[in-house]
Amino acid sequence: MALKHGILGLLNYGEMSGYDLMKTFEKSLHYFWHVKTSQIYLELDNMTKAELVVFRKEIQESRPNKNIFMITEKGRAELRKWLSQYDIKKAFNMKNEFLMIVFFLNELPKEEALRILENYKKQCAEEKESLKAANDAVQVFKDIYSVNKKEHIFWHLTVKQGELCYDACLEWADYAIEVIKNEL
Amino acid sequence: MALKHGILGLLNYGEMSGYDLMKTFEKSLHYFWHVKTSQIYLELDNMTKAELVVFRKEIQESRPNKNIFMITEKGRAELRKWLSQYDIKKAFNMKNEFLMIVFFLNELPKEEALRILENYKKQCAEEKESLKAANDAVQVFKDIYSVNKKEHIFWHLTVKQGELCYDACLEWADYAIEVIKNEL
DNA sequence: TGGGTCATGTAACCTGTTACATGATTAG
DNA sequence: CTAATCATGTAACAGGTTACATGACCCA
Repeated sequence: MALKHGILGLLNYGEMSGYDLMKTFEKSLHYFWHVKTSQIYLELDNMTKAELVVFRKEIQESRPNKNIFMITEKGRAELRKWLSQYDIKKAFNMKNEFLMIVFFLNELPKEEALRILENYKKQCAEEKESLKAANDAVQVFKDIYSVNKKEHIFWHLTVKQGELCYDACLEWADYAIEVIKNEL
Repeated sequence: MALKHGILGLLNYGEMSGYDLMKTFEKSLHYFWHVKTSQIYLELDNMTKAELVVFRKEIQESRPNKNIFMITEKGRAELRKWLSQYDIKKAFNMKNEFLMIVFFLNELPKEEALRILENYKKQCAEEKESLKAANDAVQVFKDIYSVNKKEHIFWHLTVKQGELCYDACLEWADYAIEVIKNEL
């Protein structure tokens, strides 16, 4: 249900169209939550029916018309409930397909295994690099939405988490490559 | 499709019943892939239809009968294909609900935010602790399945990855708690 | 004139979760 | 005697992906 709550969280900053939500997701939450466009529109539908959001039509001339969504009091209550009553154990309910690959990697020849890990390492470095863009985006959003408030503190924290995790992954990849080279 | 490939990987070590698979999942792959019992039986059904596995019935006297599953050549080919042709970018297609909570945490009072992070930290420490059991399990499986082979190298690497990641998460949690205390 | 952006959606499908259902044996 | 283990499944639902579908404007 996190998509629902992500939408509520964003609409809590201000009204937006489905398209705006999609863009904002891509710019700010993208690194820890990937969404497909079509899913946002479906979810907005469900949320409208559940009265968590309401919308009004905005007629535009040289652009397609928009549906502008706003969070309701019920939606705000749902958001707060999710934030404060989230069961932290769910956070450790992982599905990590890459680790499953590693687990069974003895089935491939040594060089193949090394290639896969080098590839992983490269991708980790790229993802870490792309977090800089996320950090910049946080800065931009801070100036737009959050001049007097302190949301940006938390936005930066999420990016920081990514950085530390990618560092750990890179360290692990180096270690793994060494182990395979020496022990296999 | 990782459940399918996880099953193929385990059956590649030797024939097993659905129940055995479930147990093995819990003991060895559990920390990076949680499965529900019912899903395994459904998946074994699909895989049988797809001829990736075959099974025979084993009549038992003082126990319910078992279906013992074996990987086929087609299944083995599918396993290798998955291992070697996996697109590493998928590994970074994350869904991290906890980070989404953090992102919107300004909506809660400071003390609530701190409570949530302390809770997260505690849980990280517990999960890290439970990796020791995973490491022990690897040792046991090594002795049973892998006396002359080197699968255990990769099994240990997956656990190592978990340890390094949890360390990073703990470090981040400490940092986050400090930031919130000082800046909020 | 062609690619990117703005803007919204539908339909089919796959994956995974939850709850339900059964029933015997064995260890403490 | 009671809880855990062995052993297998079904049905309904929720969540998410993929592919399809449309169409106008703007900039280079």
